[in-house]
Amino acid sequence: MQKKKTGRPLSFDHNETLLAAMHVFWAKGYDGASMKDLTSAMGINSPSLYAAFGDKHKLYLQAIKCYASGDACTPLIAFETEPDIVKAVHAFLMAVIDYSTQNKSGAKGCFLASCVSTTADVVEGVDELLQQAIQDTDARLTRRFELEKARGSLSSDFPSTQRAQLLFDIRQGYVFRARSGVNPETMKQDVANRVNMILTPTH
Amino acid sequence: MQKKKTGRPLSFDHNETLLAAMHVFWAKGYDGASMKDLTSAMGINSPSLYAAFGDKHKLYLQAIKCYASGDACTPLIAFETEPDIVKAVHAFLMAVIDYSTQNKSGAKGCFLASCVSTTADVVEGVDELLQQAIQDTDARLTRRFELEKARGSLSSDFPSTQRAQLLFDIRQGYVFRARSGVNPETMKQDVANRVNMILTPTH
DNA sequence: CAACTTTTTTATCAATTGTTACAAAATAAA
DNA sequence: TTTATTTTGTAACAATTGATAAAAAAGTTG
Repeated sequence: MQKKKTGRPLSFDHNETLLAAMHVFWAKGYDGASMKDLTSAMGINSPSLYAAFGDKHKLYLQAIKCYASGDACTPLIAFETEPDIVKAVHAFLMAVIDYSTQNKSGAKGCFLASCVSTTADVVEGVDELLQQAIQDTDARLTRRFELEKARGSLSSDFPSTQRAQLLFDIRQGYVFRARSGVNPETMKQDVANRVNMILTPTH
Repeated sequence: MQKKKTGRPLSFDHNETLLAAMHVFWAKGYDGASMKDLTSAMGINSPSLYAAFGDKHKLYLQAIKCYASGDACTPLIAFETEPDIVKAVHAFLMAVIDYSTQNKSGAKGCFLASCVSTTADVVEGVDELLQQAIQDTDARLTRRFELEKARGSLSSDFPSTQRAQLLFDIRQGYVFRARSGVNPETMKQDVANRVNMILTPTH
């Protein structure tokens, strides 16, 4: 543990600037985001950045952790909030499309899929964080399905894990299309079909 | 048209070096790939590169076109080659997994998904090429389904376009997982289930 | 062989990269 | 207010970036 000494307090919020940094990475990629881009978006100077986050690499890893652990990915929350399971899956996919096409930050796609994954082989420590994030998301989706099975709204032989992973993978497809600039309305057309497919028992 | 004058011929193959460049972009990303990385991988010096491809940006666009128009994406070929439609879909997904985890170039994921998509917003002209590639792939998958309908191996009300896009999106999920380092065997476990799901008529 | 054309090599360019000293400024505690 | 402590802003660092100029080398054509 580090001792806290007295002195001048920080003039900026740690999490707030970290999120600002994440959005820059999201939009421009790890290598594409220069320290100048980052500092100006965060509203601080380089020395402050280095004092607070270490260096660019560490800042990046912290941004990933912040995104993965927090509620930065709103579609999951929509999924877990909606009581009806059919509507929940529907809401999840619709939120994914909105989230990856009309994000307020201006960045398209998804931070993990459209930025972090690119650096998995290149930037040290990223692959582990990414795998953890995938595993966590799969688990959150699975948990909800299991809950519905216990509740009786899904048949007892419903393959929760398989369908959770399928749902997640379909998500990646939307995110990929969104990043490339595909119209959101176009993507929303067959959401209902896919919801049906995901929730239908095997035959 | 340009006049061809006599003189010393090129000491390297255009397409070969272009593919080498693509693999570097694939592995390191657009900004992450330095000209040094590129020239050494292509086996030529910078002036030769600039004479043959223009500059880094143009080289990148050419690499994308080369990948999209050519047969660089082997899973699609596996899909179109296999006569039996069930086996074809199966082969496609298996090939995607192998392709994105054990590529001979060493790069994981997929060039379009793990590199190009990241630069869609940033690098001029990429978004159009990417959308075209998606559209083309969707079309190729759809065409095969339509062919099978005409042949009678798929029911006449089979939603070819929807299922083609679904197949493509599932592909993105695998590619994303592959890039993050997920074990290929793990991914192959539920391929059969997904094949079944893709080919099953609506209910 | 000789003349011409193009490619390759070597070396270097200005600009930008990530990063950091240093001093001025600002707050907290005494 | 004074003192201590930390954060700022300015400026600059070495290294690397993408991109060329000019000379040397190599092949084609007559």
